[in-house]
Amino acid sequence: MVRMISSAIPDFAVRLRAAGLRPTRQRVALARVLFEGGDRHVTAEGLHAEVKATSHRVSLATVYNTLNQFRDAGLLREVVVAPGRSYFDTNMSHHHHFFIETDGELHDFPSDKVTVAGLPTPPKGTKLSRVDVIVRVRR
Amino acid sequence: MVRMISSAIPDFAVRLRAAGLRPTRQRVALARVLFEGGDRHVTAEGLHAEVKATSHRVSLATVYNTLNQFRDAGLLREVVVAPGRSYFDTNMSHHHHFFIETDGELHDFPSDKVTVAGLPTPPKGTKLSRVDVIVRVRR
DNA sequence: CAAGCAGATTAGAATTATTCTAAAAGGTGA
DNA sequence: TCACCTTTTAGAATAATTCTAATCTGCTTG
Repeated sequence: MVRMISSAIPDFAVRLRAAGLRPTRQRVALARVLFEGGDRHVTAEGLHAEVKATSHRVSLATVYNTLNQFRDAGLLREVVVAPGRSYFDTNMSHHHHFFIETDGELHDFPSDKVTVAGLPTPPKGTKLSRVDVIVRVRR
Repeated sequence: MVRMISSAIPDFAVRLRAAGLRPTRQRVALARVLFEGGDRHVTAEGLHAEVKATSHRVSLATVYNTLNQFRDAGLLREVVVAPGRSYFDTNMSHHHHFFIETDGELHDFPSDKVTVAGLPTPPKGTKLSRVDVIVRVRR
């Protein structure tokens, strides 16, 4: 019998290897939580709690290591909007953020319609890395 | 003899009282470092080192307390651009930031010329707090 | 498909930034 | 000056993150 390979089921091992990362059990478990389903924002603690709920044992240190590796590999983007904690965003397309200061929630919004005009030129000897627009709101 | 009161010498005690803060020795010493001279960006540790260099003894805890109080009183603005540490900006006019990621330096740029158009409306039940534009560059 | 090795994981200690605590000191109105 | 309430302080505590050193595991090779 021929086995059906559904392209609808994302193969995280392949995806990790493509990013130059060995597909270990914990990295695959974390990738599953992060990348199946839509775009998300996680903190290290939050992701750790979530992966534990899937009955995979992953240490908090590994969650931190993995988040940093995923970010370095271009699978995640780190977002710093509040003192003390980092958020990691699975949406790698060009976009900006709403930050609800009163409850620490972060939401994407597409940059399609957003225009930032009149920015000064970067200081000499520097090259542009990216432009972040953070819309801070309160409840 | 009539004493001359020069308006060119900023009276930090008065300024603090106007902001609802008692002008204690350490608050005045910190205000002097922060507000005499042009706009600046400081971290708690950096400010602590600077004030010690003026031969005033101010504990690190007081530096933290004071930065938070000054921020709450509208004398400073907190800027969060990098994980782990907060910057405090003495420039309270409307402006944005360059952040030189490679060496952690922060620079203002005026928002006169900058236009941010096409922002989506804030989520229901929230009101706009402010819009930050951070231009990240690397050496 | 066993062996070996480089890379990954882990628990717990360490580090860093910041806040808290409780006691001592200081600013201020009467 | 006194009394009172606020501030300051040293050091302990907390929170987020990184480090360490030992153990484990993918993966390549024979």
